[in-house]
Amino acid sequence: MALEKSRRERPAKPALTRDGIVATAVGILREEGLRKVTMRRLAQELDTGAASLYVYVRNTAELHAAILDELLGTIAPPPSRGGWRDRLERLLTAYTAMLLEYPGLALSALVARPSGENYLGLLETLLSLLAEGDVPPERRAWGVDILLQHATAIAAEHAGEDSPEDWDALARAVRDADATTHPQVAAHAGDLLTGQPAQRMSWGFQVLITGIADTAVPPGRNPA
Amino acid sequence: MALEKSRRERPAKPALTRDGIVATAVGILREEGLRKVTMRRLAQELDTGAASLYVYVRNTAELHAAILDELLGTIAPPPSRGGWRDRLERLLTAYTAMLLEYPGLALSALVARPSGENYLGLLETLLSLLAEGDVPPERRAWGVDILLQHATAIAAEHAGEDSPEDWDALARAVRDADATTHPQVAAHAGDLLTGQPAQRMSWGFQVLITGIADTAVPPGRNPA
DNA sequence: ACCTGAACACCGTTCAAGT
DNA sequence: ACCTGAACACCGTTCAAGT
Repeated sequence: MALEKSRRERPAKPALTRDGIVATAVGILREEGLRKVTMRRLAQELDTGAASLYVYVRNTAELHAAILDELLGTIAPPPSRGGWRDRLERLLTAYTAMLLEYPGLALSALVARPSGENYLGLLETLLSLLAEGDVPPERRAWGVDILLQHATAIAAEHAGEDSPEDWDALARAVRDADATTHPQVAAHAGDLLTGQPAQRMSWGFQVLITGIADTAVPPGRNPA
Repeated sequence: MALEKSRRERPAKPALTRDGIVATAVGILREEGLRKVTMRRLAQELDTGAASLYVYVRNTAELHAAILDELLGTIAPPPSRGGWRDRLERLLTAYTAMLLEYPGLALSALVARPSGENYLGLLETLLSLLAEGDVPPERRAWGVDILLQHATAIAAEHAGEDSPEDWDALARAVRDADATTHPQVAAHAGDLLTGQPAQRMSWGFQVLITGIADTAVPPGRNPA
């Protein structure tokens, strides 16, 4: 009887597995945001105690990295036609767009890089595109690092957007900048504050791609 | 008598001010790191209750932004001799080095930009340097944004370095990458993982500066 | 080996009540 | 207006004890 009652309340408590934990975490993320993806909340969802999760996950940072790798698997691969620069920009845009859906995640990605299968696949694709563009080999690895870091930082910047008081404060400070003490800020106030986010993002990727293609890496980097 | 006793225990409780709060916060930051700079800990240091701080500071994010602006004042100005690229790179390096002393702060800077006097001064100097380099005006504002974001992201990446398990995991994943499924990752494993941090940082700034100088912004950005 | 409850050591923020 | 104590609603992580 007790059994029947518990059957009706919950669809049979599934065994804990790392994959199940991560999948449940992604679910909470999608519905309630990263802030709610806590060990305690997750345990509650899985009908267990928070302590039990530590058998499968080292800590919160590792959990977040696992979530990110999971979501990396949802990024559409870049089109196979078109120039390498364009395809590279599209892939980076897709990566950024995914992170922008869950901005807190970008902060985690900056601090604790994922290392799962999907992340490795993303590295592979990025390196291939740079190779296709005849970017010298030494610049590809460092270039991928910069590209991903930039894309991640763009998304991370939106992590605090629930309460944009600080951006308002910056906008006010820039607008009210004294043209005598801060002539450059005053002169550029318009461009500092405006611009379609998509245009700025696109320009940023182009800046990086051009810079990577045109800037030599210092010699003797890898003494071993 | 009670008065004398309290005199001996504490050097007269100073009146609360916003500046005093921020100064005390910087002190805790320097001695114990950003994680200890909490409203409660700060209140304890100031011999009051956490609730009292909310008269002077909107929330924790704003407090962190104020701390950062304070520290921005400690960055040495760039040398007045030398090429603009070199001076620009030095200033950005100094900014990054400061953030690297308190890596958690870089994360805050990414999310909640400061808007104080020192931040405005930094913007002013960066814009001037780009102007000196004859970077077209429209690219200066967006360029400064990218440069600061990149420098901040570099520092933010080190915020989790107390427990570098995730980096170890990434290093292992890259080293063990299957050369059949991930040929590019396998081929570039060395450069993906190595390189003097200072060299990578310098190269990154050069990439950005070159890219900014050589990449046109889209037309009609600012319809108003 | 896996799972648990309870405990430890904290958080940010709000609010009624005081001065 | 400023300050406070207490409360509300949470956290991550560890650990002894169970199975």
